Amino acid sequence: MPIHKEKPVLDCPFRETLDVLEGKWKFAIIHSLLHHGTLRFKNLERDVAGITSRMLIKELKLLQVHGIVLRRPYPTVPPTVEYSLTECGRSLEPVIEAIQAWGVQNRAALAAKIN
Amino acid sequence: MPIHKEKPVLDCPFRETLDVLEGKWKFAIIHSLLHHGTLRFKNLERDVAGITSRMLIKELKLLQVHGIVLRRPYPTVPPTVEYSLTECGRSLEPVIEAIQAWGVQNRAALAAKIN
DNA sequence: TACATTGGTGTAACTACTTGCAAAAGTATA
DNA sequence: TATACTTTTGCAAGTAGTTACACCAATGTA
Repeated sequence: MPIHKEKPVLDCPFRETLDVLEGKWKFAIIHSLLHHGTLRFKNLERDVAGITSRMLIKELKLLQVHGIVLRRPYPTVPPTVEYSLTECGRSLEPVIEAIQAWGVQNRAALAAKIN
Repeated sequence: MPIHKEKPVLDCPFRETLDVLEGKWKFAIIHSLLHHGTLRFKNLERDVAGITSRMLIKELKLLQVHGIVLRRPYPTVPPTVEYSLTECGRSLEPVIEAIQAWGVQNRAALAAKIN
């Protein structure tokens, strides 16, 4: 039986936010949904360069649980599932914009240092 | 011989930024340095709740390489090493502030969903 | 004398993340 | 008939991230 490892209670809004947005893909997914509004699963997968369906599904589920992403399935064949941001998710726009702005401003510096 | 796995070239300022800030601790470290200005290693370790010296060192090294963090050692005993943000690092303030603001605004909602 | 202090490093272990591959179902197209 | 399409899951395997623990040096304090 695995030991239950509970997260230390931090009581810090900043760290709690990071816990929700943690991982390699969440910011990129939100960025894409913010830009496109609504996307079908496959289109989202194509838009988030490098992600696998496995990971995308997993991340989307977490984001749903946290009330950031909305999932709308339709009973078609083949299946159609649309993903979009909730009101709460859209309120992350300033965060995404700030990262984007920093990236654009420091693009040259970054390019020189990443290898 | 391990296969050399190169990062796919993305040519996207947003994703490049995420690559630099990736991981569990970088935002928290930057947040702390932004708030305190300059901190000795041990004080920084105490301020970033939950981090180990091992991880802190590793992350600080990466942040130095990317020109975000500045390291200033003094020849004392026991050693004194001060860490602070560079100009470039300080320009991440809008990002940190946006995350902080979102966290404060969504605190109640987060608390209800994280377990 | 015994112990605490600081900024790290090394080793070994462990957990978490991430990937690739195959598969399902019902319709549409070649 | 064969193959593609979409969304999602399961399994196995691999890689990356993270931790714990001990240790160093030289000084200050009890």
